[in-house]
Amino acid sequence: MRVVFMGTPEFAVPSLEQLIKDGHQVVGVFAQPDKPKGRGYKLAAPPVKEAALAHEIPVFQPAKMRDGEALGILRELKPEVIVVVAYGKILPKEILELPPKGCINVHGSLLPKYRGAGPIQWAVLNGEAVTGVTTMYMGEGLDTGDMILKEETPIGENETYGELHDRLRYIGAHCLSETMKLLEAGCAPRQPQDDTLSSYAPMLNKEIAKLDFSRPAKELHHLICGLSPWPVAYTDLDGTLLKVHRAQLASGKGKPGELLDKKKMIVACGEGALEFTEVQLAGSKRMAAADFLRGKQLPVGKILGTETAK
RNA sequence: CGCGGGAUGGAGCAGCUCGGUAGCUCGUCGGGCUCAUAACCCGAAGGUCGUUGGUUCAAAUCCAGCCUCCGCAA
Repeated sequence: MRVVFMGTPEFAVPSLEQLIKDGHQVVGVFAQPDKPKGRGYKLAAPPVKEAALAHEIPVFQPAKMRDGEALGILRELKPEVIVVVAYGKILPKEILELPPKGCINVHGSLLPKYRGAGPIQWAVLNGEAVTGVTTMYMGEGLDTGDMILKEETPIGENETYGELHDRLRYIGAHCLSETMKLLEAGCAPRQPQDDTLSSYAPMLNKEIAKLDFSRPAKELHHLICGLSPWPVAYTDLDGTLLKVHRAQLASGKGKPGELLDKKKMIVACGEGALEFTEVQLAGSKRMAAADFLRGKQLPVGKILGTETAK
């Protein structure tokens, strides 16, 4: 089919490449404008743009979708269908109604749960056992359109957001591939979402990333998994920022934040204890907790998170 | 020129302020001891101290450039 693809981050790349692989005619790709990133504020191109350029597909990066310019471009491209994957912009009604076969979206959750920008993170943060991807026809509301296909996958015990994200983007690509077949054959299902079962997954902010050891270990474990590799749960060690990339549940009792072992980073929580397995001190790189302890001997009984590090 | 920290045997760190013998906690290898352990004891191997140049009798240490890793910020 003749298709225009809209997407920005890494998550969308496999879907774009799947469309190309499946022989669809991708006549244009929309991505968010390049933005200054990283140390030194260098301008960085979004991953989808890189991928599109590698396949010599024209890339468009309008700052606004509502000023008519994007609509003009799309009229010329004449797509039968527009595929949107993590584009990061709201499409106006005129664009949604432009392609004859509609606009479809790949979303990183089992809708109607976790509508919004952070579905994968929130599924992990809430300790869900199962999540997945959903394809849908785009409506005017946020991730409220009629559903086409779903694919489920279990979330591992210690699986991080990053790992789940990497798996889900390929599952998403596969689900999209199947959806496109149905769409092309004209027999794609259309199942409305049950709004009473819906939930909203907003983008993460850093405020939830601070570890509060008075909370149960289980909750903190979900927090650590859900926030890795970004923004990463943190606490402090003698006033220095200490990020916790990975952890697992452990046994032990003590005051919240107290270290319980000399050879492992086992920290007492409000309920149960947590063993940090991969940490990172400000300015240093991330490393296994065992490595960290070789150069930094921490006395048993030391309390973490007492000072306010930022 | 957004702010800042780091690079030292296989790993993680100290030493640099006040230049001159390479240190610590581990790992590895050999030996010993123990019913036993991430146990303990003895011994050994292994480092152009990121790179280039400068200052000096002498640079891991002082100075300048470069490469690279990272925290904040966005």
